[in-house]
Amino acid sequence: MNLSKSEENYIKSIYHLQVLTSTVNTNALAKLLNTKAASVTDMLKKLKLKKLIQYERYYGFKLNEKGTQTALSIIRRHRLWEFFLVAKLGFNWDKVHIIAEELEHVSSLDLIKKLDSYLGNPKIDPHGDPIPDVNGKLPVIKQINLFQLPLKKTGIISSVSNQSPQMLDMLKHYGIAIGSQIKINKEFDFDRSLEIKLSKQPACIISEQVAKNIFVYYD
Amino acid sequence: MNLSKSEENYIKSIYHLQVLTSTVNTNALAKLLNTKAASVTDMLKKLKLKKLIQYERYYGFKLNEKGTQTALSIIRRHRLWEFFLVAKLGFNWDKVHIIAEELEHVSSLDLIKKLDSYLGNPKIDPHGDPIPDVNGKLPVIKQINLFQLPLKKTGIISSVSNQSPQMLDMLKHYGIAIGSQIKINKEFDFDRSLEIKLSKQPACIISEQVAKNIFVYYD
DNA sequence: AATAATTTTTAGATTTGTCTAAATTTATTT
DNA sequence: AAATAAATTTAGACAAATCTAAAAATTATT
Repeated sequence: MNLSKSEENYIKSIYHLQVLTSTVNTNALAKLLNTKAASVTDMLKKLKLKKLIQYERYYGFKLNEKGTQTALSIIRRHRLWEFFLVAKLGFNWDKVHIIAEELEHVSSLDLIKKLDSYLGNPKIDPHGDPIPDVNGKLPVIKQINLFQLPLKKTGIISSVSNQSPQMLDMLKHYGIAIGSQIKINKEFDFDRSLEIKLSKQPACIISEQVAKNIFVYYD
Repeated sequence: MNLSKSEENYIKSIYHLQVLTSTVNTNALAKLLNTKAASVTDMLKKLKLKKLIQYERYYGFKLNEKGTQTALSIIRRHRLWEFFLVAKLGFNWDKVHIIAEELEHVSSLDLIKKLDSYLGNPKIDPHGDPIPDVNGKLPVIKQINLFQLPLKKTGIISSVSNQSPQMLDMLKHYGIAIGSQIKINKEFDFDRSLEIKLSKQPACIISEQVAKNIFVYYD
């Protein structure tokens, strides 16, 4: 199926809303897409005609199987490009979204297949979000506490449970960010502090209080 | 200046025609863009309004300075992406054009800057065409016939003048591709055949007929 | 130089995606 | 349950990019 950039953006946005609310409403989608409710209604008719959504007027709407697979393939492209921009071109993870919004609409299957293997079939994008595979399956990724990460094994920081300004300040100081690769060099039994190593940074030591709030992906 | 994909394609195509004919005519552009003459006229009015072309109706048209710089920046993006697709993703050079046609319209300056340095600031794309620099300057690259390449000196294959299937088949067999490094080990006076050496391949001998169609960059 | 052929442009439609303003349906209050 | 509010849809318009068919300008030919 050949979709326009606009159709792809609608599909993708419906998907993101659907994760939260199961059935989506017009105003929410309009707000997310920065457009007007009337425009949304117009597009919904078209997407229904293309059999990508379930839609009964005034009753809300949701992606059907075909629509969901379409959304996942767009999200796959988006997240692979984000990974590329950070891992290969050296962008900061907070700058890549806008560019990936454009790149995601280049729809060559061969391109994405080759990009994926060039990047080493990554499972997680720089924001810590999972990358759907070729078949539109979201990888199930174990999320564990930093203390559960085996010594010398690489994990990817997925989330931080304490988001206080003090904590964020400290994380920034250490260079700890979502998506960063992290390894534990040593655990000190005395106070349970950890010597950690982040890529492109010297090893450093963090306290138990900090470490227990950090979660990582590890398989 | 913010240009649509369509406007960019027109600018780029005018540039390519202009190299050959200096002043461009409507039908030629329509043919190249796979569209109708009437559509071209419509767009010409718009491009004139945006001060990208010189255009007097019925009298032909050409890019002005601003238009030329715009064209060169689009071509720069196109050729950098082609280089990326071949050098990093492992595409064959004859498959990358269509994909680069899409990627070239992603216009982030920062993206292209970083892509360029990631690729090592290449001067020549996989088809042997020069890549304009950040300032829209085309690098001057000497292109010589394989016979003019001094013995034991490395050249980079820039183009092949005979593109017949038979020739392409033979080139493929020898592993001769645009962008490959090539050295001449010996020229046999008897039939002017050449023993050549390509990187990652054993030396082999090619006939005069093949050699005279091969051009290389050498400085 | 008149006519024919070609090229280019205009006029008017069409498609896609958007909008405003008004109408309709559904949800919430009193 | 009537009135009010909110959400959604329709109707009609608009801009961008295209098209067909016809008109206008230029070029080539006899």
